[in-house]
Amino acid sequence: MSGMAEQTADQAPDGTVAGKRRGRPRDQVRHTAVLQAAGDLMIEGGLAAATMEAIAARAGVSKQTIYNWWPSRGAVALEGLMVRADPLADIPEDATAREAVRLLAVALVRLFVSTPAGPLLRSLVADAQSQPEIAQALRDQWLTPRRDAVVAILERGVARGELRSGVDAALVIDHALGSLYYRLLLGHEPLTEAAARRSVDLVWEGIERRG
Amino acid sequence: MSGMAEQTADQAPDGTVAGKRRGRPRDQVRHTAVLQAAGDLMIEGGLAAATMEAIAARAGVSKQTIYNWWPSRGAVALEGLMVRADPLADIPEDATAREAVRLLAVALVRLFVSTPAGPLLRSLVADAQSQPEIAQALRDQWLTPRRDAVVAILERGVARGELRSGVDAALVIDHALGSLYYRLLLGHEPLTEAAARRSVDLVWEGIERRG
Amino acid sequence: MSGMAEQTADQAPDGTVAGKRRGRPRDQVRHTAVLQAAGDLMIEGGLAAATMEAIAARAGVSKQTIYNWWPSRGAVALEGLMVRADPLADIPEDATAREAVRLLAVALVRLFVSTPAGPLLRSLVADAQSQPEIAQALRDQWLTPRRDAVVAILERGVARGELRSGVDAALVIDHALGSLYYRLLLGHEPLTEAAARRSVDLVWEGIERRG
Amino acid sequence: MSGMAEQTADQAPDGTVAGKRRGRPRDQVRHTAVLQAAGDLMIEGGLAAATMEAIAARAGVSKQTIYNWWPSRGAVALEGLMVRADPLADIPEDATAREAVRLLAVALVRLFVSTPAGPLLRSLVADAQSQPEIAQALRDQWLTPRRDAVVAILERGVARGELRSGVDAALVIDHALGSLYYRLLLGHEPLTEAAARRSVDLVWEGIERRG
DNA sequence: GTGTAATCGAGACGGTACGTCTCGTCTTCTG
DNA sequence: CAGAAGACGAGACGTACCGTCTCGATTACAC
Repeated sequence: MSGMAEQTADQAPDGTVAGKRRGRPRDQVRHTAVLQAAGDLMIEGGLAAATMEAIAARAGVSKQTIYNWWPSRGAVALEGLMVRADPLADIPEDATAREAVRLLAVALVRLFVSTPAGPLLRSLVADAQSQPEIAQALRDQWLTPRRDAVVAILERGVARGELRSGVDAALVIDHALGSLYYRLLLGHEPLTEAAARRSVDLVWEGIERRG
Repeated sequence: MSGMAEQTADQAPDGTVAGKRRGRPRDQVRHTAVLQAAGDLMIEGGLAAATMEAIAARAGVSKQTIYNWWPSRGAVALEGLMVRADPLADIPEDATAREAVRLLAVALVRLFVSTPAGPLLRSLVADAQSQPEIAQALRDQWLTPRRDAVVAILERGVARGELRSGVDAALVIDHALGSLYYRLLLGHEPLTEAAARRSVDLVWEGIERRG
Repeated sequence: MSGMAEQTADQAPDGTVAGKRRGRPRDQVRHTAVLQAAGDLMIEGGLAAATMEAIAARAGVSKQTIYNWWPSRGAVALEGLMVRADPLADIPEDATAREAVRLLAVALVRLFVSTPAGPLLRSLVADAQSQPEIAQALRDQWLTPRRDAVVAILERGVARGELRSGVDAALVIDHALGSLYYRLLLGHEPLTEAAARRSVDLVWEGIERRG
Repeated sequence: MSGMAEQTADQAPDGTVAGKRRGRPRDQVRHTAVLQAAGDLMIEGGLAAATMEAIAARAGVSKQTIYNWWPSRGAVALEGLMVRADPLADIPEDATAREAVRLLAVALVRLFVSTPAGPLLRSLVADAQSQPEIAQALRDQWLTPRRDAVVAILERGVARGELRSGVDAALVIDHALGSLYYRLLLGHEPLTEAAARRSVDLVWEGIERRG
C-alpha cells in the first residue's frame, strides 16, 4: 500500500515545514474527527459497523473528504490505531532482558484488553487477510517497530551474558508475544497479564543461559 | 453457531440409519459441489471473492439451495475446510512427546503452505473477528480437537517422565503451534518445516525435564 | 386457455360415466379444498396473498397436486369463482325487459358486495390484463353466458314492443351492467343496489330533455 | 399513496423555485429515461415484463436510483402514464353537451387504441386491484380530473336546457365513458370510435320505445 | 388377494425478482 | 475553491414464489 504510506507519512508535517503546497491545506480538525469516528465505530460494533458512510456521518464529514486522504477503510483504521496506541513502552535501561520482555508482554496485553487497540487490531488483521496492502502496512508500521525493540533487548541480553548466543530472535518474539496475538485473534484462552508473564517465562526457561 | 453444528452433524449419517425423512432428499452431489466451489473461490481470491452469488454460480446451484443447508458464508467455508483438511495426523504410539509435537507442527505447516486449508483458515479467522458464531464454530470444530490431541501427548509425556509435571498445556500449544498461526496470519516471517521444528525445540528446552 | 378448458371440463364427469382410468382417481375432497382455500385467500388478502404455496398450505395439499389439476393460479381462481357465484338468477317470464334487467343488475351488485365473487372477479380481471388465456376463459365461462341472458331479455322486449327495434344489445349491456363492473374495478363510486337500478333506468330513459 | 403524490408533486418545480436543496440534484435525464423504459416495457410485455430490474437495465440506471424517487413499480407506471397521455382534450366552448361528451369519448378510445396509454392503464388497473395506494393514486391523478371535466360539461348542458335537471353526473360518466373502460379491460367487444359515439348517443336517448 | 398405476405429502431444486445495503465515483451548490 | 451533501452505477445481500422434479407412502381398480 504505497499510497497509504504516503498518506500517513505526510500527516505530521502539515504545512509548517513541508514544501509549500498549493491550494487549501488539509483541515486537521476534520482529519482527526475521521480517525476518532472510525476508531469509535470499530470498537462499538466491530469492523462491520465502521462503514464509510457511518464514519463520514459520525465525523460530520463528507465521504469524499475521507477518500481524499485515505485509499480504503483499512488505511483509516490503521492510522486510527497508530494514533490511539501507546508509544513504544519505555523500558528501564538497567532491566534484564527477561524483565524487559515481560514488561512489553504485559503492556501488550493491557493494550489488547483495556484500550481500543485490541478490537482495532482484530479488524486490521482480518482485513489484512484479503488485502495485501493492509497486511504490508500493518507489518511496516505496527509490527516491525515493536519487533525491532525486542530484537534490541535480546541482543543486549546476549551481550550481557543473560542469554545463549545464537538465539533466534524472530522465533522468540513469535513465541513470547505472538502467542498473545494468537489468543487475541482466536479467543480460545483468556488474555491476562499473568498469562503474558508466564508466556515470557516459558520462553526464558528455554533460552536462558544455564550455569 | 448451533445451526451450523447441526448441519455438519447430520451430514455423516446420510439416510442409511437416520429416520426416514419425507420429501425429496438432499442432493449430495450439489451439496459437495457447493463446498468445492466455496473452497476454490476462497483460495483463488480470498474471502472477498467467495460471495454467495459466486459460489452458487460456480457450483451450478441456486442461492436458495445454499441457504437451505448453511446459515452463512462462514459456515460453508468452515465445512469446506473440514472436508479438505487432513484428518488428525496420526502419531506413532512410541514417539516421544517432543517427536510427536514436532510431527504435528510440521504437518500443520504443510497444511498451511501446500493445501487449500491455509487460505481457507485465513479467511475464516478474518470472518471470525466480526462474527462470533464463526469464531465459536472455528474453535469448536477446528481448534479444540487439534489442541486436545496435543494435550493428550503432553500428558503422556508427563506420565513417562519426559516433561516436568505442572506444565501449562494451553500455553505450550499457544507457543509451539500458535506461533505458526501467528505467522500464517501476519506473514512477517516465512512458514517452513524447519521453523516448525525449531518452534517445538524452543518450547522443549524450556519444559523438558533435566537431569 | 385451452388446457384450462379441458381441465375444468372433465371436472363434472368424475368417474361415473367417463372411461375408467386405471390407478388412483382424483381425490374430490382435496379438489374442493383447493378451490375453497384459493377463494378464501383472495378474499382475505387479494390476489397477492393467494400464492400457490399459500393455497397448498391452507388446503393441506401439496403444490404438485394443484399443478396436477390446474395449469395456473388464474385457472384455480376462475373455477373457484364459478363454484361460489350464484347460478344465473332466474327471471320471471312475465317481467318486462326493464324489470328483468333491473333484477339482474341488482343481483350483480349483490354478488359484488356481499359474496366472495367480488374480490375474486377483481383478481381475475387483474390477471386477465397480462394473461390472455385468463382473459379468454373469463369471457367464455363467466361473461358470455351472462350477457347472452340479457340479450334474450332484450330481444323479447323488442318483440313485445317495449323497446325500439335496432337496439344494440352489446352496448346496452356495457352500459347497464358494464358500468357496475367499472365501479367494481375503479372504486370511484359506491356500489349499491339503488345505483344498479338507476343504471338500468338511465339506459331506458336517456338524459335528454324532451319537449 | 401519499409518498407517490409527493414525488410526482415536486417533479414540476425542478429546482427553479423550490427551496434550494444541498448536494447533487436529481438527474433529470435519468429520471426521464426511467419513465420511458417503464412505459416501453409495459407496452411490450405488460405489467409482468416491467420488473424493476428490467426497467433499470433498459434505462441504463441502477435499481437504487429508481427506488430513490419512486416507492413502487406502480408509481413509476402511473407517472409514465401521465407523461405519455394527452393533456385533457380541449372542447369548443360553443359545442352542445352531447357533442362535447362525444368528443371526449372518441378521444378516450383513440387514447386506448392508438397510444401507449391503453396498455399502461390496463396494467395500472390490474395493479390497483391488489394495491390500494395504486388505486387511490389512479383515481386522484387520472380519473378524477377527467371526470370533473365531464361534470362541468353536463352542468353547462343543464344550464342551457339541453339536459333534464337532476341528472346524475357520476352515473352518466360511468355509462358514457365507463363502458369504454369496461371494454378495454374485458376485451369482449371492439373499441372503435363509432362505438364511442354510439355510447354517448345511448345515454342521451335511451332505448325505450316512445309513444 | 395381489399387482399395478396414478395420486398424494413433502420438500429440494434452478430460476427470477424483490427491496436493501454499502462501496467508491461523480456532480452541484455553499461558505 | 475546498468541502457538505448527496445522486449515481455497481453489485451482493437474504427472502419469497414460481413451476419442476424427486421421493416414499397411499389408494383403488383390474386381474
